[in-house]
Amino acid sequence: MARVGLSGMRLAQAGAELADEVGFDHVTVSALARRFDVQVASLYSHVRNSDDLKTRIATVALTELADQAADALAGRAGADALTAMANVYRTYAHEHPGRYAAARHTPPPPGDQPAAGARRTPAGSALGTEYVAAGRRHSELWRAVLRGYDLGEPAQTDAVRLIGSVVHGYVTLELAGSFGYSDPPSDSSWPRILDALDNLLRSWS
Amino acid sequence: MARVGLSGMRLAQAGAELADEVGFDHVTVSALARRFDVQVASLYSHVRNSDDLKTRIATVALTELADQAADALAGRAGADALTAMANVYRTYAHEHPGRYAAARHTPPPPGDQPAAGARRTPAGSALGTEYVAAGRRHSELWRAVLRGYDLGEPAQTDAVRLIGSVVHGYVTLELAGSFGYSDPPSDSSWPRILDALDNLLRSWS
DNA sequence: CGATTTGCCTAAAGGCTTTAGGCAAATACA
DNA sequence: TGTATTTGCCTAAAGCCTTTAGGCAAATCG
Repeated sequence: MARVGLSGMRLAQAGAELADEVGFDHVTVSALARRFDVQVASLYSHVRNSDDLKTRIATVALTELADQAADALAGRAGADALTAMANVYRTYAHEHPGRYAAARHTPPPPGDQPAAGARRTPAGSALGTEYVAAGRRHSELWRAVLRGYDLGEPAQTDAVRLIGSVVHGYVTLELAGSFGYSDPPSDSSWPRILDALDNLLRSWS
Repeated sequence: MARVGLSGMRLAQAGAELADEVGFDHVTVSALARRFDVQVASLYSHVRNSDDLKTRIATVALTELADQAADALAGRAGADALTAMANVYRTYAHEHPGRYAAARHTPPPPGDQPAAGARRTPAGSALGTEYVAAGRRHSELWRAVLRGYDLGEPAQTDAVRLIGSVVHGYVTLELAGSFGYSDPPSDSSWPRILDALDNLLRSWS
């Protein structure tokens, strides 16, 4: 009975890969166990339950995405920064649809998660925290982009929400195939929309 | 053994209600059978499988939403029409989160659905079609809104995609609680964003 | 009123989740 | 290096969901 070397971290990582292959909502504790060639119950020493696993995968995705965004933003400002950051999201979603879907997975309120009282329960106490922290990083990065547009409050918050909505909405609809029924291809609308968004931000009253 | 009077239509309707109560991805054939106080297997005479049920619910939601949007659009134009239509979406999503989530459920490609060869299989052949038709209605309605802004092609398609992305993205993020971490409340960003969008459309180059 | 349709039922197989309890590999420590 | 503790992975088992097969009786149609 050799040990495979499981851990919360490895499971989240492997779960992210699995998500990209079969789709996020086909990610299951069983499927992941199969992938490690291990009994299902073994995973429950590292992961609290199915939703915990999904939240971990979400955190992995959100963190990766923030890392890439931070890289892309280095040395850029204004429209340049805006399109770079937006493209990071879109490209990531296209290359890792499962992970991107995972990033949208909101963990249930703490009350719904069973308390960590069992014999050997995985850490996870800081899990929701970690997820929230990754989310906060994203909005900080968007705020950094907006620094190039000179907006006060509450305009800046409004703008962050607008850009976030556009990028998230576009990518989601595009991935769902909603843009496939009309011409031109969605590839060509995207840069024009970013351009329009840049104009809008520059003249935000 | 009295008959309850099931049908694909009633199941979709009841499924929509159930979705609003327990969340779309907790909608299950079993839960629906329970609600009708009927054996689970009975539902399979009216619904091909779990995903078929979900697609039917999605179609109900998409159709309701299009109906409401069409009503709201009557007699309105320009910014007035834009905010009215956008508000229909947002209000619907807030009042019927389960249905709204359902509307985002993309049915799998026809090949994945088992063929209708069994003894007594529910109709459903026109199901994906009905879903697509409802989707098309939505984009037609958005195009009607844009008639007030005098855009040519491909600008009009770009604009439809932009507005759709903003509305869908905003509502999704708002419902997921993503806007709950910063001030001001998302209620107050919404009208300002619609206003900005109106400006953008009026000056679309 | 008899024949046909069809709504709902019982039975059964298979998959995913989760808990309980146990053995042995890994690690820590004397 | 030998012993003690931790802990990784296992077997067993219960519960819920999905889906198919086949059957009886209520509804409907001539």
